[in-house]
Amino acid sequence: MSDLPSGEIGYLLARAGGRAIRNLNRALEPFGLRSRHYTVLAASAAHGGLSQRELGGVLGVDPSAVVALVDDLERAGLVRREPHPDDRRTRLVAVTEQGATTLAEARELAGQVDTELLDALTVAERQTLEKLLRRIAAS
Amino acid sequence: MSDLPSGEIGYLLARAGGRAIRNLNRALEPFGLRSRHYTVLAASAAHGGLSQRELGGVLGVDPSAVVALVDDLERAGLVRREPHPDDRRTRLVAVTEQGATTLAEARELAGQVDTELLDALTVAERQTLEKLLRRIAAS
DNA sequence: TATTGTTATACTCTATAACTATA
DNA sequence: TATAGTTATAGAGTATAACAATA
Repeated sequence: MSDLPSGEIGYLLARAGGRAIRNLNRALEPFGLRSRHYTVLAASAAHGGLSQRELGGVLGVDPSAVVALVDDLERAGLVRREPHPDDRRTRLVAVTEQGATTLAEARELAGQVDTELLDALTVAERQTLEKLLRRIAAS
Repeated sequence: MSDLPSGEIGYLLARAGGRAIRNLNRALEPFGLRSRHYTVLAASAAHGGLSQRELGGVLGVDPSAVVALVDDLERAGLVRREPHPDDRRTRLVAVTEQGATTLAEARELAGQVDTELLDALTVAERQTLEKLLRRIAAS
């Protein structure tokens, strides 16, 4: 039926996912950011003051990688590292005003990139896809 | 509703795809192969004698990477590089008997890995997912 | 001139181990 | 003892440019 190997869905997921992040990376180039910066920025804004460890957990990114990503974002003035009130080891990542502005613009682009990627699907199908992917992610 | 950034479907695709290939890599470890070797082997078997350039095209892998993957597979005795009858530049990748045997075993594992990954979905939902992913891939 | 395979190279991503300061 | 952040490092994946042989 197909010329793809067994384990086909995994293969299709990997290819589509790869395309998605490449497209997003290209779209974010004007900001000097890559897709992982965007996810860190977005998660920080959504949760409001996560520790770096928590960020890594939420995003599935290794803590050592989070350090570098937050370094970049902080250097760009998009986030600040703030002390944790009770634990002097942990540092909370807070989005700056500039970070919020940039995030809004980047979010717009990310939405467009997704729309392009899913061009072949109807809106209902995109919702179905998202629902199925969330179920996989949760398992 | 969710704490994931816009561009969410792309993000979900990338995460699920990453999990899929990591799982497959782990499953293929006993063979000394990684997921990309598996896809090259499977595509070579399915099409029967593709050139390396064609393999790269079908799989979305850079030609220079195909060289290294075929090197590995050839060293392991799973494929042979054969001359193209009409064009002395191109080399056709043929699966050996041992390669076919290994492929069958690996395909079994790949199927199991997919099944595990999609554990949370019904069979009908998996088919829906596959159909949607193929539509994306084709676009 | 263009194309196939190849080599070299560089950059990103991922993962691990080890260190520090705190808990 | 254990945990958060950090640094260093190594391996895999991805991408580009350049070259030789051939078309």
